[in-house]
Amino acid sequence: MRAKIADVARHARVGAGTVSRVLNGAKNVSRHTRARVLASIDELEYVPNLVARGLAANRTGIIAAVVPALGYSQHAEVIQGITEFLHEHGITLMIGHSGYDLEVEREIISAFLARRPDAFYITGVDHSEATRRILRDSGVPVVEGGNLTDTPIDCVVGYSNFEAGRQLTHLLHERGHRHIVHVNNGSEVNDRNRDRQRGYEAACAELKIAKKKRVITGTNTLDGGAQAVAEVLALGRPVDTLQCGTDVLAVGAILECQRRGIAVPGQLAITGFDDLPIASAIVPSLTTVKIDRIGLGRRAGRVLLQRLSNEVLPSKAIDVGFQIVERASTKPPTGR
Amino acid sequence: MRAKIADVARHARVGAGTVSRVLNGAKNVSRHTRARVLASIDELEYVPNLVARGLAANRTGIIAAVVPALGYSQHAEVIQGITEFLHEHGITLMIGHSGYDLEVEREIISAFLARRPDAFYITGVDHSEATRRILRDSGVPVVEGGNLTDTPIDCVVGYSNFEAGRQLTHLLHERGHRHIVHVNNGSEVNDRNRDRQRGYEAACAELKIAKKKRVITGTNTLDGGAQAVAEVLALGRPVDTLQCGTDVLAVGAILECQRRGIAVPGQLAITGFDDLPIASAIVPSLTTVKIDRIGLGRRAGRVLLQRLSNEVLPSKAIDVGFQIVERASTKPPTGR
DNA sequence: CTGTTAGCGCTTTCAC
DNA sequence: GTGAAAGCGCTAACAG
Repeated sequence: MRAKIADVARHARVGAGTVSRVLNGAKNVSRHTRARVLASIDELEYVPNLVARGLAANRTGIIAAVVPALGYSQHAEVIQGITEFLHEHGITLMIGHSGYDLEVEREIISAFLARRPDAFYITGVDHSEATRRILRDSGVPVVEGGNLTDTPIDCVVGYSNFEAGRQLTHLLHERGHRHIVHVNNGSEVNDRNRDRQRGYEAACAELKIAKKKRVITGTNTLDGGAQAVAEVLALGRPVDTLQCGTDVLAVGAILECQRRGIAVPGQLAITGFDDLPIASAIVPSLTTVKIDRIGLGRRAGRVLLQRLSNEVLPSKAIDVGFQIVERASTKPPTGR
Repeated sequence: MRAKIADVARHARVGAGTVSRVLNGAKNVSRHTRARVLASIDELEYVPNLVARGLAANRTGIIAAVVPALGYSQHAEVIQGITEFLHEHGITLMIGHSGYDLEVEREIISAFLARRPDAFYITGVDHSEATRRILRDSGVPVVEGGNLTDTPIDCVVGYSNFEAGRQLTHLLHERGHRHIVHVNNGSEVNDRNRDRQRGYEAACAELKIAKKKRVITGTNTLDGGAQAVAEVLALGRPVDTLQCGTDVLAVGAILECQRRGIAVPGQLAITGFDDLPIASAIVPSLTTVKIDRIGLGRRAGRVLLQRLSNEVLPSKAIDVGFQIVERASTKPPTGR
């Protein structure tokens, strides 16, 4: 049988409360007593039962995280950043994935709530009204992540997908591209991709370019990117640039161009989003938008911790920014 | 204040025990009583506190998972498979990552133990002696995953990395390749990669081929793969095939060959391991070993569940197999 | 079938 | 500074 706090108390000839105080680093314990207790803990190989502590203290030391999917490294990296940071503070992560389905998301959050997490991390800023209500009613701190919004449930750590999309389009325009088509991943609609597209559309409006069909919807796979190339070719009008909503689509498009003998960027420039490792390695290297996801995760972890200790946040929204990385896939179109 | 079980009991005019029985689906509750209790639960919007249940029942409904890193989709997919399966059974996953460090792994496991998980999932079959002891002493079921071993801590769900490496080398030999160099990822040594290499070495011995330096060590990145190509070129002796320990290395090698104008597979055949999406999309498409990771995860989930309910396992080791996928990157060497 | 009761192992007043 | 005792919300034995 595992040692419990009463065993330690008896062994150290103190009360259970004192052991608890030592465990939790309370100040009002004499040096001497503390030493005796610590020695007993050591000798009995006592490990506190965090479940019992959670019940008694009404604080579990667990944070719940909900992501759309773990298979995509973007989300996995954010989670990695969060756990890295929180582990140092004795907090554990409970994890679930929604498969990009807001209804499933709500279900998971409800289920998690029964486990009394101290806080929530949720990917994205779009959630069902029911989700928002449940979360608000629970009174648990919530950090949304990966995008920005003026109306967070509680607070948000992310970057502006809208601005990233918009600035990228402007950059392409500056570099001489005029016929830009945006490739969206329709199968997994989410606020991040939607905002990237809106940014593109805003830029188009500002620049007064491209009036015809400018958006193609594909699945967020390499094959989806390949199909986007086929679709663009079938449009029967000049297109010099494919602004893809993700690196996966962009890489798929580049590989398809390779197969079809279309020169990139000579005949078609291509951009992505995420800066996956492959983006800098592929030939031609891919112009894309880089986000420090692990950093975002660590930042979210810090905010989570601040919310736990009721610290006042300087702001409801923390912008971790993004960086446009210009590479070979968008060298100015040669020829005409 | 949230409703608690006593509130429900009062509201339904029954005892707390009865509510608990209804909650846990015990059979010995009359239809009528059950209905009344359910109605009260509904009306009071009662949600059981699983922390309290965990303490009382000595069963938390939480399973702890430890992976080396989440950023690599292989591990993330296994986790996804496990959670998918376990979520249907009301079990939640607690997650941590060790960064391929066995000492960190031990630390995490110790920390997790304090939260009284009902079981552990651990990546790999190599763990420190301390880890094995702690886990054994705790009496918690443990499922190791992603490889096979004769001496699991408790039980294991995986596939034979050794056999995969061995069979791949044999296949290459059958296809006419004679000068095969293995590229290992030395920076993140682990049992999976080690066994793949051993399989290759075993095959070489069986086939009596390649006596000189046959193994290159790189970091498991695209760049590592590129460097392996450079290293092989510098060897100054004929090498017709690069058998890479991971798809990441292999893709890096293919891209480097593209840059250097080395024909793949004409001058150099290349193989990978994992069958990432890029493997079938890259030009030339990559011969590799495919593992159904989500399936592995779901299988591990099932085993975890069986161990929880003290079901007798048919075997300590479950082999989910692998599949060699032959693609363009290993078409028989032309020319000489 | 159902109510009552005694814990699960810890934290947290409250006196001393 | 420290001990005693009352819960935290639930389950599980035990009567009835």
